[in-house]
Amino acid sequence: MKRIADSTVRRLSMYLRYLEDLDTRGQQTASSDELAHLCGTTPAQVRKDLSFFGSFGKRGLGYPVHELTAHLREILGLQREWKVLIIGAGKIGAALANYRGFRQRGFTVAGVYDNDPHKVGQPWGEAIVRPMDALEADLNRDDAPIAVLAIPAEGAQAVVDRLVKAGVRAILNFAPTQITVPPHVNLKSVNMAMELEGLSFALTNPGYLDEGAA
Amino acid sequence: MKRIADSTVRRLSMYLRYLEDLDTRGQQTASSDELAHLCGTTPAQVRKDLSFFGSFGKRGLGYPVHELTAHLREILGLQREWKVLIIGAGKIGAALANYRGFRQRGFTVAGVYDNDPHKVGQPWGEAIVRPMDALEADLNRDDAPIAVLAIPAEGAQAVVDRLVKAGVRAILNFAPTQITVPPHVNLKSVNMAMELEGLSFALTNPGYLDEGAA
DNA sequence: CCCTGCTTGTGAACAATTTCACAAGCTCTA
DNA sequence: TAGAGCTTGTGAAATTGTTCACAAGCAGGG
Ligand SMILES: NC(=O)c1ccc[n+]([C@@H]2O[C@H](COP(=O)([O-])OP(=O)(O)OC[C@H]3O[C@@H](n4cnc5c(N)ncnc54)[C@H](O)[C@@H]3O)[C@@H](O)[C@H]2O)c1
Ligand SMILES: NC(=O)c1ccc[n+]([C@@H]2O[C@H](COP(=O)([O-])OP(=O)(O)OC[C@H]3O[C@@H](n4cnc5c(N)ncnc54)[C@H](O)[C@@H]3O)[C@@H](O)[C@H]2O)c1
Repeated sequence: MKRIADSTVRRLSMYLRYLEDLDTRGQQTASSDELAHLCGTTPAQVRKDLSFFGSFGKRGLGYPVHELTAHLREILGLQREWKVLIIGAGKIGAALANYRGFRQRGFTVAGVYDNDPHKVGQPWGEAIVRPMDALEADLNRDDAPIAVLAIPAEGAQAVVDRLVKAGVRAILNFAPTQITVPPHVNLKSVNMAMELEGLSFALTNPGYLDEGAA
Repeated sequence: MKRIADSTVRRLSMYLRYLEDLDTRGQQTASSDELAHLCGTTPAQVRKDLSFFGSFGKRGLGYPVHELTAHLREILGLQREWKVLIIGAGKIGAALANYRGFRQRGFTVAGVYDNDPHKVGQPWGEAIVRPMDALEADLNRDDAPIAVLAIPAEGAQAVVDRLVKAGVRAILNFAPTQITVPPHVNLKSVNMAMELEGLSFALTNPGYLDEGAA
């Protein structure tokens, strides 16, 4: 089984988004060229990405939109519902909990946790903020394999260790700090300050960069 | 002038974060090995990254923490203040506007814009929400070179075109859609649904991936 | 039924990035 | 001043990711 690059998975995700659009508009087929234009990549890249998982297209015609949508959903593991735990009932946590984009893709918020006694027990969107103490018991009862970490950097590693020990195998981290996890746990970090600093670098050193793409 | 990889810039940003920590703790020097461990990379990578910009270390000793911090700040363009415009006074916009991590690095929110008449004029953190109509005039008066886009995907490209026309040369986009800009404009997109889908893929296809790093 | 036009799937070439490996250089000690 | 012990800086090698180019294959028209 070949290793799939992270960049490939991100593109699959993007293909899916645009295929869903085309599908709801009733379009039957889409060529690699059309998909590439929609997603800001190249036709060869689209074909190569898809070819890792099978032959979904018809030569001369393109890819069947509806079928390919289903295939991509399966490849990405989106046929099922994923329960998501949000750790940290702060501003970022609040934005994420209400984010429509997650629910649309089958991610449902199974619980929100915080260690601030003033927040615990408060209603929070459709949920009620739960105490950190409840974490382990809740996980046994109803295991939520994806955790979103939205707490300050200081406590982040300790909470991650606890999540891992409790059986969580995927973590999306928003705290701006380096987190380490054992090899069987999947970790992704989003660091917004880093993105802004990338822009600062590009503006400051125009000579070092070529394109304005992203 | 050599092209600097995006991944290199991201790591520089991380080195800076940890060097600042070491500096406030009074540590004089740091070896590439120490930095690598802190940042989750390799010593060779640290040295190669830094070597693109000069020779900052002393053989046998390591890098002078305080000096290197200053160098990195300069390389990343962080000695100055960057004005940031937030477009979209919604949940994500609110979280970002109050994000301490931005101000710490010299990014200050110069204005928040929205097209919802109910939001325009309302106080919003320390600012007051301004109407989109005011954008062009405000930019002439006090040009803010970085814009953060926190509005729904539908209107995003149109607003970007308007920002570009008004002279904005760097955009951080949170709308989950493909945006195109002319070559002289720097665009970065953060797509959280894509990150979660990456985790879903990793959980679904454990055979395709090796490591749990990020 | 065959020919034309188009588009896929994919090995091979190419490009970018990371890792390796080691000479060069600094500091400290005797 | 010479030698030991570290650690940097950097070409070269290895690895990873992207682009090219074209044979193979399908559809529709004459
Ligand atoms: N606000 C943003 O735009 C933004 C952007 C990028 C990253 N971040 C990062 O996301 C994290 C959260 O940011 P925020 O703005 O939502 O902060 P916040 O202060 O609004 O919320 C943090 C919440 O986490 C809770 N908390 C703290 N320690 C905890 C622990 N050990 N266990 C459980 N809960 C704990 C606090 O009680 C609080 O409710 C921070 O690391 C921040 O750097 C924020
Ligand atoms: N909430 C999240 O966690 C989250 C996460 C990732 C991405 N996003 C994306 O960020 C964007 C904003 O999300 P949100 O949750 O803050 O939504 P929101 O509905 O809370 O806020 C959007 C704001 O943008 C304003 N707006 C809409 N169209 C506009 C236009 N043309 N010009 C100016 N203002 C306009 C609206 O009036 C509203 O105030 C969306 O594209 C969303 O998909 C949100």
